[in-house]
Amino acid sequence: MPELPEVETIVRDLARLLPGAEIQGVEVVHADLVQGEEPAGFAAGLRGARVREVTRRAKNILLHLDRGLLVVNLGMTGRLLVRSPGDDAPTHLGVRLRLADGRELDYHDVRRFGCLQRYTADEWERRDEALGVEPLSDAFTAEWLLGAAKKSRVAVKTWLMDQRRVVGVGNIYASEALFRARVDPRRPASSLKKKEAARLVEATREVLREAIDFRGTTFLDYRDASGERGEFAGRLRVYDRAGEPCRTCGRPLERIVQGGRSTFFCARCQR
DNA sequence: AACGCGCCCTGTCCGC
DNA sequence: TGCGGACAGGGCGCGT
Repeated sequence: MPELPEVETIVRDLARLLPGAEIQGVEVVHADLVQGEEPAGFAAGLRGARVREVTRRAKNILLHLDRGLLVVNLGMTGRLLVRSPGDDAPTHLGVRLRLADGRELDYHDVRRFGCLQRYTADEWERRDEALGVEPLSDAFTAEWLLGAAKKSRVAVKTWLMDQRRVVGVGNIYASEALFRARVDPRRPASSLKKKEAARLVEATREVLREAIDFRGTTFLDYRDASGERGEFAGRLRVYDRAGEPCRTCGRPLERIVQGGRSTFFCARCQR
């Protein structure tokens, strides 16, 4: 999916476009995308609601309504698009919210790994508590990382992607952050020294910030709220570059599989 | 309790 | 050209 930078890009767009808009009609095309209740209840709960603000938590898009929240997770291939009359009709439409001003907020998702769910403020608070630290917040420090990883023998790359610990870092940015930090992705999380933890924290923040500046990475499917691609793909240093030369040392980059996901790294630069 | 794996689903690409 | 297998920004639930 969209990882933190892609979700943040969408959220910033929606925060500009949606506040004040009223949801007039709800069309659930794929019922399996709606979590927590039946489509009829979901539609009834949203009809007539007004969007107050749009924020991000982890890889979730939060639409704060005048009654409760609508939380959207894009999974691997989800898109949340603001469409005006006359815009191209979407393929793989999953859920359509018709706004009172004539626009539509359309959720599409080829693989349908994403989901939409309504929450009350209290329900969301409990869900929120189960999510880990925001990597762009002040709470994400080398000291915190050392303490949190102390007892974890899992590979640091897998550790970094676990949303109960650190949120927002997915398969692309985990490889990128570890490369920038010069840390071997196979190392047990508990084996990191203080300096390495500090480098990893800084590298993670840096790559996420840069990717936000470039409006995210379009690898295959990602699009922003207007349907545009992100521009960070060309800046990736290791992801999807197996066999190509390391931009630092020239050695061919490796691809391995960790937890069923591809990891890309330089066996010389990352120790 | 922590960890690894399989699964959800569709589309694309590659090798035979 | 056709077909099977691998793979694709995620996350959950299961077993051990």
